[in-house]
Amino acid sequence: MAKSDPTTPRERYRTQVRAEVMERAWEQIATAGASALSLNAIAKQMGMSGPALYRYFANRDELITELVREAYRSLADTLAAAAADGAGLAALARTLRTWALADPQRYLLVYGTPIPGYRAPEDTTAISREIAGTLLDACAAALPPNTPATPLSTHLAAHRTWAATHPAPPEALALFLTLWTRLHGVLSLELAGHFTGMRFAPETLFEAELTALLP
Amino acid sequence: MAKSDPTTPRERYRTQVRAEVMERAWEQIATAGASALSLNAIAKQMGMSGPALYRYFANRDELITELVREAYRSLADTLAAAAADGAGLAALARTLRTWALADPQRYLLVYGTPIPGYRAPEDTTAISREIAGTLLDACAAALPPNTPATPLSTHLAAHRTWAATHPAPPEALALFLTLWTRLHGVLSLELAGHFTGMRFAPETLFEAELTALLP
DNA sequence: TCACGTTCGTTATATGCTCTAACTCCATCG
DNA sequence: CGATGGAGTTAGAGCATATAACGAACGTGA
Repeated sequence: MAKSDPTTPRERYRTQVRAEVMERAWEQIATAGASALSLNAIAKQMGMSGPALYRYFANRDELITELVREAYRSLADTLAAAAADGAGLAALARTLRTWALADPQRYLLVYGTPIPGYRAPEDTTAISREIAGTLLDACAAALPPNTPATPLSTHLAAHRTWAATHPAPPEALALFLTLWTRLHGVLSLELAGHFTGMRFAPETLFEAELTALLP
Repeated sequence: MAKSDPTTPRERYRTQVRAEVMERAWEQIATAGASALSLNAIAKQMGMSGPALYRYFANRDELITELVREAYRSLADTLAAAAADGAGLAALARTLRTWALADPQRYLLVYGTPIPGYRAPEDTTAISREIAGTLLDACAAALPPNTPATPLSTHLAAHRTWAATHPAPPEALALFLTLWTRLHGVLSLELAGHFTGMRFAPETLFEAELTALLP
């Protein structure tokens, strides 16, 4: 894309190596999960010796943080692109599902079981808010007029610091939270393999949740 | 409870050591997550040297499997006890939430991100079906008469091998799946800390999901 | 053109983990 | 009472993260 940055050759080499490391890391994560990610194995795959990678990532956690950041960024961009294409709330939801199924471990890296004690850096929460913003816009647009207040929406009207800057009404916040948690419920159980024993199509359940929420 | 089994003293000692190992394992998991569980650290805590524990567990995976089994067993018993006390579907759902909040890592060990390649042993899936059975009973009982068929319920009518032995109608199966995924959606995001930034009460969302599903 | 300093990659090392092997010791059982 | 088998030990292989110290390559500036 940007072919001539004012960067030195060394910097460009550096970012390229970092990119290759992350690429291999994604492969490892896709096949063995995030907990099995090994800097050493990546280095050997790249023909380098183990400690060399510590020039590029301070430690294993920083690499994982970078992967989380990339995953968040990818999801935020995917949803934003769909929204820019005029996708409504249902289309955004299906975009989310497609994104999750394309790389289950990437979804689980972001929304799965966290490592206790791991503190997400500030900018990833910013991207998370960006994702929520895109969905919130669609929720506000999809909200039928004269939607009645519910206990949840009145509670959120009093606790909306997380959406303080967003002009959506409390009922849209309630719709967003409900949609988010329901989609995540289906997706996470599906990706975790908890449906594999029972031979039904998770997509049917996903669509049922959509039509239940967006009549 | 059963104070005089026809077991040898050696066997009783063995089961007692196993129990203590698992107790320490739960402590470790609660504070550092399942991926940080260390047989070595447990052995040192118990005043033994590392390899001693391999007399009691073939390997780390077997210990984790045993923990998963115990967690499943605990949940199944808790729900069964509540159901035996006459708890309806809403009460069972709240029982599930209480159980999950009592030990978040225990819930996530069972329903969180799985380790790719890990194959759950047969009897844990049996307990899982037992849990589903308890909830299915309550779903069948809570189902309003003349509940209309939906695309989901008709799909499940044709794909109900997982509930082949259960007499619940397809609409009850649909209710079960919907309830399960919605509750899991709220619980898993709450336990994973994805709500901590936004200062609202997850319980309100949980209750909203309950009233939306059980009018 | 050439010397200098930054950066990169190496090996060596400390530490911790899982897990196997070989050995000792003691309780239990016939 | 003695043989057996289970329990615990240390030693060690193999792999991981991570640091330290060293050598080589590279780009820059005189």
